Amino acid sequence: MKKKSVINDTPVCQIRMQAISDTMSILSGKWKLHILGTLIEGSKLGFMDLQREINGIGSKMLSKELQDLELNLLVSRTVMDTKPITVEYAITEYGATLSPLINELTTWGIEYRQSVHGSK
Amino acid sequence: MKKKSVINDTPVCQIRMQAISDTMSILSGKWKLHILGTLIEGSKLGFMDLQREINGIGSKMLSKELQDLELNLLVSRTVMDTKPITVEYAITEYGATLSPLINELTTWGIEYRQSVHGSK
DNA sequence: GAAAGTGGTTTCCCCTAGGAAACTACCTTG
DNA sequence: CAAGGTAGTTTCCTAGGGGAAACCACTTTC
Repeated sequence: MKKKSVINDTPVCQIRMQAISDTMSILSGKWKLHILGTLIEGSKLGFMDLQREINGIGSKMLSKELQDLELNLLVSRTVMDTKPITVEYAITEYGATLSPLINELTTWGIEYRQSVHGSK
Repeated sequence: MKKKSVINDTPVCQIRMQAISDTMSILSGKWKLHILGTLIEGSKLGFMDLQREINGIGSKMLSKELQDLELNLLVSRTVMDTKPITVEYAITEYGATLSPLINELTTWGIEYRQSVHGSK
């Protein structure tokens, strides 16, 4: 008789696992959280502004990640009717719901640094 | 005159960005959060137990991810002196500090599902 | 002594995430 | 008309993440 899954073999856990995968998939990649974090801090930034704010990102990646985030309604893209045409990227209301998550991520990371540093 | 970073060019933001990178790097990969989540739910599981609980993971990945997590002191590995030698994996006290983060991840993912489903 | 269970390691192979750099296109300023 | 700013796209390349399957070692059970 084969053993089977015990803990995760309940609808509740399946849903929770699914949810984790969903969230991670939406936030996947090296840059999405940095972009979101930056847009949460300083609302309304142009493409070049973002590239300047986020150290190390190339235009290809920035462009691609912004498209992903826009598709998921986390970021809005507005083309402005200015003389040299500019684009305004901003966090959406929905994107802002990620704030608590990003804060958890941040505080845990800071405490991790301290614990590693402190134990040496 | 070149423009420079405005928002992220403060020590506080540098540290926050760093922290996000740290956390994401520790939790990177397809399986780590599933492993941690499973171990938080059902403390003390054997290798095969874990593989049964986590749908789709192969032994290579499970082994590698567990080593990573052990290195970061999030998971403990104890070889038991039983007749067929068994190994007990468990969440450490430190690993348990990830609970709030994992919960945020989960609830956000669940609400995401609902919002996508509800808007159609 | 073959099967099945413990806990993994090793090999092979594929795909994609991501970087560098060049290029497009349009507008303004010197 | 060149330089520099806007906002990207395209191409080329490679390190690595991750899957499938075989393999190892050791023990108990049938």
